[in-house]
Amino acid sequence: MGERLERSFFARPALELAPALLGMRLVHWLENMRIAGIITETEAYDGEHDLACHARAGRTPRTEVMYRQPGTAYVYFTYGMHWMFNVVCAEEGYPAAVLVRALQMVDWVGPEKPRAHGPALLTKALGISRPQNGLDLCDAEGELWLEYGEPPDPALIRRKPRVGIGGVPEPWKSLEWNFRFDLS
DNA sequence: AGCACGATTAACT
DNA sequence: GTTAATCGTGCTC
Repeated sequence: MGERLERSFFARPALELAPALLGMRLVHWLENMRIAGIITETEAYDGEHDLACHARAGRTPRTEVMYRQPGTAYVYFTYGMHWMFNVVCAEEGYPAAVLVRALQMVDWVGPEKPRAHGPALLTKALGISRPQNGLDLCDAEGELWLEYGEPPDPALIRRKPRVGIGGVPEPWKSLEWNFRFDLS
């Protein structure tokens, strides 16, 4: 039911992977049911020098996952109640990741189509939380993966500064590392 | 050991 | 536009 993205797809800088993930599908196989959505918004976080990136603190118990091989899931908890899903990218040993911020749901469980237009809503809709942190998205037998989808027309991709990082200094605060497009 | 704050959201005024 | 909810993490003492 769709071809999984291979590790080579993720083995590139966050700034390249973030727009490339638009239109791809994020899939979670949960209790024999498929939950999936088309990625419509992403954000790049790149290295220890990027003061908006968690890796600015260096290698810690939380950020250790970001140093793993590309195609690893980095899932973290914030605001005392929300989970965020990221795809680790670039080369192993270099901490970079793409935050997936919004999906257009295509497969779900139950009568109501869940909302996934926000990073915390997305993880809630797909049932992603602590147990998925560190999973290999390229494991052919894995429960969580990405699939090829239809990329948007590049002219429809909008760039903006990253969301929710108001406290960080320039230039990081204003770099347009957020990518999104509107699905009709 | 204690503290400030966060890659957010929903419910207010 | 403003604010409460809620707790893990990293930093300071």
